[in-house]
Amino acid sequence: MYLQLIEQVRHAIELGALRRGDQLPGIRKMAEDLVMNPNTVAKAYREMEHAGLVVLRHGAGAFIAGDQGGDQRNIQKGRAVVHRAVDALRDLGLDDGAIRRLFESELSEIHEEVPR
Amino acid sequence: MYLQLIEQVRHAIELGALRRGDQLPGIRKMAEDLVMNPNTVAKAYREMEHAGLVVLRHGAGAFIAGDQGGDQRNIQKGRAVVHRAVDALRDLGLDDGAIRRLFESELSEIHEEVPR
Amino acid sequence: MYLQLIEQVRHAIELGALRRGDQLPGIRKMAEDLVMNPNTVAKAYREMEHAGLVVLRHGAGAFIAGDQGGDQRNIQKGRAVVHRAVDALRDLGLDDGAIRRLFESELSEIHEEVPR
Amino acid sequence: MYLQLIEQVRHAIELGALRRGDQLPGIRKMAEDLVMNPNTVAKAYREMEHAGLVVLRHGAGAFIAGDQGGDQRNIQKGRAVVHRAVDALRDLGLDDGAIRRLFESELSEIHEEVPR
DNA sequence: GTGGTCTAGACCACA
DNA sequence: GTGGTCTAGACCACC
Repeated sequence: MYLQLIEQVRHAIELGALRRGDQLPGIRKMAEDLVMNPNTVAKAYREMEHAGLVVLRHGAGAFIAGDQGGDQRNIQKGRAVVHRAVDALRDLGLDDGAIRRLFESELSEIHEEVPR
Repeated sequence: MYLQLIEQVRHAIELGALRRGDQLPGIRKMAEDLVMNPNTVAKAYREMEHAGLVVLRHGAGAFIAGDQGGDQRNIQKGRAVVHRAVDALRDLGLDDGAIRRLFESELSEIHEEVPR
Repeated sequence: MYLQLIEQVRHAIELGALRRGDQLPGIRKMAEDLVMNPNTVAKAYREMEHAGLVVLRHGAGAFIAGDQGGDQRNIQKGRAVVHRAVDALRDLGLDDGAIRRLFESELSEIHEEVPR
Repeated sequence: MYLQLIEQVRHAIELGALRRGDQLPGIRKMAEDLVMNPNTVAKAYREMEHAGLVVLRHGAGAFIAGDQGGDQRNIQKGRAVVHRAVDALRDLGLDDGAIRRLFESELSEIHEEVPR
């Protein structure tokens, strides 16, 4: 669960929805919103700080630290690509489980360029 | 990890790589091939039997039970769609983490058809 | 408390009492020995892994990973220096609190070379 | 942090830098000087009064109460001992962390005189 | 109010 | 039996 939270924040940063300096909701509020235990959120925050995604200021709150959101344009383009692909897959009658399996299998493939 | 194994088998069935009646490798062999603990494989087999994917015949082995792989043609089409999409995403410079995040975010979206 | 535990392990590695590959007591055993909560020990172990001091192998245990114990001879010499200094301080009638204060004050001093 | 402040005052008294009757800076000024929150300073003052180090006179300020700084000569000698020891340790290439660990380990040792 | 640590005890994945 | 995660609730330091 704490990994999911981290991924969501990372995603939001990539999309530009969260920017450097933005304040995250406090641990307790976040925990309440996501219906999880504050300690779990705290662990996610700690790991995000460790990863340099976020800065935790004692008594003040949690703030986005990231500079790395440089490819936002490509991310937006990627979003469109993904949207079209998923639409097409759903039109083929595939459910979310099948779609996920197709993607995971594609991503875990060893993709070697065919030498000529 | 046992969940990943289940997903792989489910995927292989969808692709037609595994068909009704095919025999799965024994627990020990599978465990050795995938470098995991036999207990973990055993748990996956148990869950797959519970899900009706597989029939465990005591002393004989594990056999594919499924009939549900009906959309194999569409699955194959989907595979091509996914392959093209992932290629495009990698060309945009996105790493696997970012691609996964885009897909998960797309799949978990509430997709409402705009009524007209 | 988890910081103290980390310092102790670090110290033991420096002294050569713990070497690369040595297995640490399990989380629960350590917690029992030190009369603390297993979660606290777990946090210390996690941080030590993060710091590269230790490798945690799921289901197997915690193992010393460090290569950095190169200055062991100097550490041993330092141990002697410290021992003599503390002896002298105690002979002066100073208690542990006063000794600690003297050291902390010395360590936190800005030590600039006097330019000539 | 408030504990550190207390230790510093105690140390200053031992060194003779602060004597009976001397007035401490006000809470706000102290807080500003040390870049900490006034509440934290206030707590330190309260604890110091509780420990008999200081007398808080309402509306007038905080004054050193202590008589206990009797061993000032020995403290000064100890200061020299510590200075030489730390110099030697730094020459051995040990960083502050390692030095601290050596001292703490020495101080927490059970020091039994060998009876003859 | 914020983050940070500690306790207590549960369940899971893995060997 | 190991480490890993989650829950629940306490107290502290700091703003």
